Amino acid sequence: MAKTPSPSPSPAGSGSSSGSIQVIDRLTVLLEGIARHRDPVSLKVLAADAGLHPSTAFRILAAAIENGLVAREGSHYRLGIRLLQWGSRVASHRDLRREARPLMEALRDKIGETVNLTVRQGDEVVYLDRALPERMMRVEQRIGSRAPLHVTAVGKLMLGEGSETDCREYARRTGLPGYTRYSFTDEEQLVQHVSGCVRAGFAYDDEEAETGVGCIGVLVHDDAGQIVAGLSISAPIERRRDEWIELLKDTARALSAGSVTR
Amino acid sequence: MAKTPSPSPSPAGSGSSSGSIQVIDRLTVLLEGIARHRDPVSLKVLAADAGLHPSTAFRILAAAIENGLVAREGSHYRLGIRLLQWGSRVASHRDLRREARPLMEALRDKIGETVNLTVRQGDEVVYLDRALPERMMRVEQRIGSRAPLHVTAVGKLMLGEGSETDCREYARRTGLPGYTRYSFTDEEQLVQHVSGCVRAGFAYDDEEAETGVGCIGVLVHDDAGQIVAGLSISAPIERRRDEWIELLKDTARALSAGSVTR
DNA sequence: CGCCATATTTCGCATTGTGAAATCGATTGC
DNA sequence: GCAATCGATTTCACAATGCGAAATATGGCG
Repeated sequence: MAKTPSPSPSPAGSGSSSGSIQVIDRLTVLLEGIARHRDPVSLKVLAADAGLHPSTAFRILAAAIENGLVAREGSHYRLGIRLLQWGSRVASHRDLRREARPLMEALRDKIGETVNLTVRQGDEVVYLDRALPERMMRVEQRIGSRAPLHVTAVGKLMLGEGSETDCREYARRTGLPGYTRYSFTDEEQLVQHVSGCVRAGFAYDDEEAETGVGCIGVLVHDDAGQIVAGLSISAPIERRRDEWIELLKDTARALSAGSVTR
Repeated sequence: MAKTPSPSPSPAGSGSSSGSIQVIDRLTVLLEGIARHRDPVSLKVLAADAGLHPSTAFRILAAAIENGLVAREGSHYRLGIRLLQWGSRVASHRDLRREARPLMEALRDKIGETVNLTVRQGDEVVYLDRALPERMMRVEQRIGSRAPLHVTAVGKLMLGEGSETDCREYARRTGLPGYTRYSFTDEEQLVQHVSGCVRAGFAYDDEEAETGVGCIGVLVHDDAGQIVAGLSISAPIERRRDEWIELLKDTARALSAGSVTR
């Protein structure tokens, strides 16, 4: 080992993420690469995307296939069915989703718009589940996808429930990137706005994440008062109604009540 | 290399699957181990389950955590949120699920029982999606879970649509394990029964997978006549009604009609 | 306060995964 | 129909990578 006079070939180009086991990092990058594309992807593209030698990518994918993490269609790769199983087993929040589902569907049927269930994960909200209405135009988030706190209704409430310092730190840390011309990008304004939302007990998202989309969000607490999740309605902004606020609050209350403390 | 007087430590206990990359196999076994348990699991248990040395399991889990595949709660491990994302992105069948969802919900509302969407995967059916009724007692399959073909209504139809030889080979290959006292365990009887199901255009499952549970299953075909999926109703056996057969067939037809060929 | 049971870290070793290059196979153009 | 081309697989020699025994931290309990 003392040898290695060779110009340490390891770091490669991409730099990529710091992980402790090379193969697992690479596997993750590959899976991520497959997930990014809508349709099955060729080896060539995957290898290039991941910054790997084709033969290396091939070997790793072959191993992934044997384990059901990846499947192939001809010579194109797609995510394997085993991920479906694991995805539905992600244990945390499992009971939450179970509890929430019927309530969300009931609300959706009442108002005819998309209802989302989210949780905080670092500086983002993650979409845990949703109930979609059957109409041509609707707002649809992919389960598992993420969005920054400051451009979502629920996220702003989560920011507001922490201390003002936390909120300011979030602002510094992320630089408050703007997504539309309505996004908050100024720390002072955000802090102000956010505390108003908390006082009101709900938050709007006025086209802050995507132009044309308006949301209403509320928080779900457990018995101890801790934030458990967020519940929101997303709709084309011109269809949004203030009557929904109370319905949404009711749903959140029902969910809070029934929630297992865990 | 000539050394290693130790009794070739590689194959470990579990035997498990033969894969091409050791770490990936092990990672899979570990994830599977976490998924099997309802609650977060300790390192000790995981390592033992997977037949790995604790330090090895620890290292692999640490790498998995860095990549978001696993999360920890104290010193217990659970599946990471990234799996949620991937799970919802499993591309194959995505359009199918999307198409099927509203039809399944409509059927569920009409009959008040669980409606399942399944696809074949080797010698098993995999539960892709389901619509659950809101009642105390209901049948519930986890999304992504699997069951052998010969103990499910849809599975028997899938067996029947192949050649008789295929069915017999399946019987030999699997040995037709029995799950309840009603399961088919005899090759001859199965072949017989299965072809009857196909002729009828639907199949019952009379407590063959689980005592007390009865199902009705039909197949969904595409324009080319290929099997795309299976649709079934699962209910406590004494609540099952034959009127559902036509409703189920209607739903399958609607799904077949609307289905994108690929 | 000290004991036991887990979790985590260290470290030398050889097994494992690596990637360049060679082969295979299918498609395209001539 | 044949060569040329491009991508997917396989081979192979090498050393970097991941391995696991043992040592060390941590922490829960009597």
